[in-house]
Amino acid sequence: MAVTPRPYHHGNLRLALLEQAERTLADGGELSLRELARQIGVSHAAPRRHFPDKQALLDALAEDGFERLGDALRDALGKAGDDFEARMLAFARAYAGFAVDHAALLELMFAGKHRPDAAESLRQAADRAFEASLALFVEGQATGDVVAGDPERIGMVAFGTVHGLAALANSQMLDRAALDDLLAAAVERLVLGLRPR
Amino acid sequence: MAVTPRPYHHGNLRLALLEQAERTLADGGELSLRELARQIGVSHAAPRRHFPDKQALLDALAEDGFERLGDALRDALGKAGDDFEARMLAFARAYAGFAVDHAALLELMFAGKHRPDAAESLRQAADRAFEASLALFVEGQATGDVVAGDPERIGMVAFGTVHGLAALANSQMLDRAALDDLLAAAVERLVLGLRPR
DNA sequence: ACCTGAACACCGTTCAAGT
DNA sequence: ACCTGAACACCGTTCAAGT
Repeated sequence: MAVTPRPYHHGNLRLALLEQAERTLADGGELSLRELARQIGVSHAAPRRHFPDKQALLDALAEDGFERLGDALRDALGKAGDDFEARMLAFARAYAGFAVDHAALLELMFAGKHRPDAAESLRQAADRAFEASLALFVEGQATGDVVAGDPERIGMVAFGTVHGLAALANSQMLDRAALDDLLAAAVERLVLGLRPR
Repeated sequence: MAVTPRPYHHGNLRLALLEQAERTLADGGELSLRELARQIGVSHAAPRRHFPDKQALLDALAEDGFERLGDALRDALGKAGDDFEARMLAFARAYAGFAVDHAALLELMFAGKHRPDAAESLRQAADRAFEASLALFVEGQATGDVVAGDPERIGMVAFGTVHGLAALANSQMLDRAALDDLLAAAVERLVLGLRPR
């Protein structure tokens, strides 16, 4: 049972750090660079080779989060059939599901502190996630379910509504059951409000 | 120009801590208990007599924030006249204005981490702020501007929509001008969606 | 190129002691 | 009752040095 000495080189420390960080985040723990290094088995200064500072690691986590959020949204819409309200609801549920299941990660993604000087890749990942919802309204206008107008504006209102309800749920102002109910109510009202008249 | 020695007793350390904390928050700084104590001129352990730990100070700030938010909402609605859409817009602008002007404080208020075991007074302050929006929909139902149904559900949807757009603005996904424009669009759609048919 | 280990300047929290 | 000062166990960041 001798402790096998760790090799000097760690296989892929960058990836190991990101994975360990996501695990810690999912477990509701605080992110400490030193603690991550400890769990992986490298010195506390080793992460510096891969992330110049803590914010760089947080940005990488956020970027990955936006990619996964975009995937989840596209996946949900891909399975949602043709009815506009059904597609809106699928979008809302997918967004809120991600938000509730990855509350700490979502907070990082929207932290905003690291936005003025954020990496271009992070900005792009966020835009790509948002585009998944944008497409929904372009479709809706084509099928006559949605009034004319800048789809980006309309999309942002819908995105904001769902984001807001998810944020309230993550703030414990709503329980999960109430969230699902309110999402349905919000979607119903949004669909009515967006219909051409 | 001799430095006048500080008296042993500080007049009202609790209040001084809260005020200094709000100032720091408004300036975009990080909150450090030790730094607050330093700025006020007491030892780093002195705050402990008034706040058992850092979270207790954060909770007190959040509670004060909810009270001021409620005041701002009630004030805006008091000045808003009778038209339902105008009142909705006044509410939305007042909420978003507070959110943008006190971004760091809002984050504290909705942190949620400190909610499961939060003080009852904090919960009540949050509820009271929310009630300011609730009243709007009870009115709307009385005047026939809003469909029947649980006003708390309807209120939460509206609250969530405005909260979400403000959160996106604070995440730098929207600039201030776009926020105001989107609030108006969201309110217009909400009002249409809520109308009895 | 990648990592270590010591060092620096911070934290929040605790506690015996002072007045 | 209210505050101090030293102590403890942490942080993130830096840097000379090792391989």
